[in-house]
Amino acid sequence: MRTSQFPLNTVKDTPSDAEIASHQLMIRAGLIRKLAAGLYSWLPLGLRVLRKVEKITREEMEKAGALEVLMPALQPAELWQETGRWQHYGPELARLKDRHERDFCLGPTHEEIITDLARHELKSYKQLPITYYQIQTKFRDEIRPRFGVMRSREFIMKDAYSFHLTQESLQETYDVMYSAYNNIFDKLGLNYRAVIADSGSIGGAVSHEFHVLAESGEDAIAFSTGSDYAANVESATALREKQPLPKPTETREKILTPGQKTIAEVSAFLGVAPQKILKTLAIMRTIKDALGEEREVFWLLYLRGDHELNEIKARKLLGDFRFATDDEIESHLKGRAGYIGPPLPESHLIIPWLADWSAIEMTDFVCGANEAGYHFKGCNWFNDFILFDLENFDHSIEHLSEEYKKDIRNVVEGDKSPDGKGEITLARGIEVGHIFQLGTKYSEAMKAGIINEGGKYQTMIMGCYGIGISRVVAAAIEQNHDAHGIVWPNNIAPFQVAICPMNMHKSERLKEAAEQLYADLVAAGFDVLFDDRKVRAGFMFADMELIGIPHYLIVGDRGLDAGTVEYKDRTASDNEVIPLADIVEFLKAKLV
RNA sequence: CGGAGCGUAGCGCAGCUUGGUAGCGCACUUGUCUGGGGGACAAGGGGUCGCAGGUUCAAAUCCUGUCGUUCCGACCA
Repeated sequence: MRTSQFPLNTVKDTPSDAEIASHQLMIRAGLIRKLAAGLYSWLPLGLRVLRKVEKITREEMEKAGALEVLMPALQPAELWQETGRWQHYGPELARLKDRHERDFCLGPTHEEIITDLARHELKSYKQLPITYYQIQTKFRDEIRPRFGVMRSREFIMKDAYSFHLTQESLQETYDVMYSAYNNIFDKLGLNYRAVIADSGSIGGAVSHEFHVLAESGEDAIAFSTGSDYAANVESATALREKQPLPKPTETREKILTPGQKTIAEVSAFLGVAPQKILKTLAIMRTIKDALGEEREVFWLLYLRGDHELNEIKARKLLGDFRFATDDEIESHLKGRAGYIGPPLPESHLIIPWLADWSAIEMTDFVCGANEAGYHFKGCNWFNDFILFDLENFDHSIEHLSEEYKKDIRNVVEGDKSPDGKGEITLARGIEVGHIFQLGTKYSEAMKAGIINEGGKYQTMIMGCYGIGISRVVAAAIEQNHDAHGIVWPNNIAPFQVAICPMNMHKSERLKEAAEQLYADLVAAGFDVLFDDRKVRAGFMFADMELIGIPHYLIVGDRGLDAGTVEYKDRTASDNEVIPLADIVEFLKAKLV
């Protein structure tokens, strides 16, 4: 391709609404243009990248035995009503009516559609297992679209769905997909991690996310230094070591802590490490009473001061809850927000509670005194507070019912890996893929079954496997860029090689040499961008670096006298001089 | 949905406080010079100042409404 016929549309100014590097660079390099909030057009240069990501994905899906289909983006409400998601999905489902006032939505995902397809097309166990996939535009009416195509309202996704008779068969396909995903991200040339994930609202048991590692990632992921354990922080756990607890040595003492409300403030004020301060959270938990009526109950959660509550874990144990308001804290605990702690026996307050196990193992700790401006220090659970664990006759923390000590916190750097090998470290990741074992959630609701070997009707078991194609492009940039622009991995660069002739319009023999080089490289099968614009060298280099071409060749009169061209790697600071005759072989070696 | 900004040339912005001829940089067009890291000079084209209403002799500027958009929060494959 020649730049004279392939406008680069690069811009010098950074758009004011682009916060992260990939968004800024995608605009600056002329990959995308914004149409409206969360809606982007792909320019020719950007589309070349997108297509390469699609191509790699498609190749690996085919290798994994998946069959490509294409399902409508516009979907009838009836199918969504069958699974109940028409009601449950919330406002991010883009709903609309047709001219006959019938309800439709723009598909954010295609479980309903594929399940409908499968129940009509699959009749016999002999057709199973089977995996369908598509590369389709999805819609999600995000509350706040941002970061360019990273979180947009319309995006391109590869989604695959598998159908099975048995859990074993699902596991087999899941494993095939797991390795297909590894192959895809390997080929894309990205630094990524497969992590154990929470399966979220889609449902199902086993689930892995694939994250591209990048500082700006929206997700925190935890992985072990000593094993291949990796999990989203939402579901990462730490090893709970059984070790003898230190005996209490202090007695409770009330101390004045005016204006010190947060853990950080109390820690600094008293000169006590956050690990020695109890964090007490007050929530209103929604429960169903004996009559099946829903009501809210005041509840306390205890965490170590340096730990954060993991709401997903807590909700799994407690169901739905919200944080209590200051007024609710005062009325239930007779305490003041910012100074709350476990109630003393003499308060005669019976308040249900749950602690993170690490909080229960604290001794001689600091906590709020349930009185504005005061904390306690030297606290110990059984010495000072009512734990109302009636079965626990010897009143020891070790024998406290497990019901009270659960895992409800986020892991932190330095925690022991749950497999006992190594320690947890944290990194930021961009979720670009997610695979689930769905089970029968959709097939049951939609009566998608087949006749099994025994001649009996059986509901199919499903798996689903997604890759955010357009997000991958942004993630690749987020991970691979420098001060000059994008640094594309070889396999997804819009062009592999750029030819930059110096003052070509002034030298006929240079023009001939550059044209010949271009013809040779194209013939050798490279994606080549020939910069035949009449622009100055600096301008040309700046453009090539901004759009991230990984390899470029500088053709000048100087080198031509010696029969050479200069080669520059996008990431290298110096040029290499290569004999013109060797250049095809040289590049082949670089691009394998 | 709550809070806070911003809408002026294709892009980035100034002008608004204190009402009176529509401005700057980049980009674009033409020419001359220049020619290995976004070059210089000269000339030029391009605007319903988001939209509607109001105040005024006069509104980009003041007032009201409205639409769009961005950021923070809540929410979320």
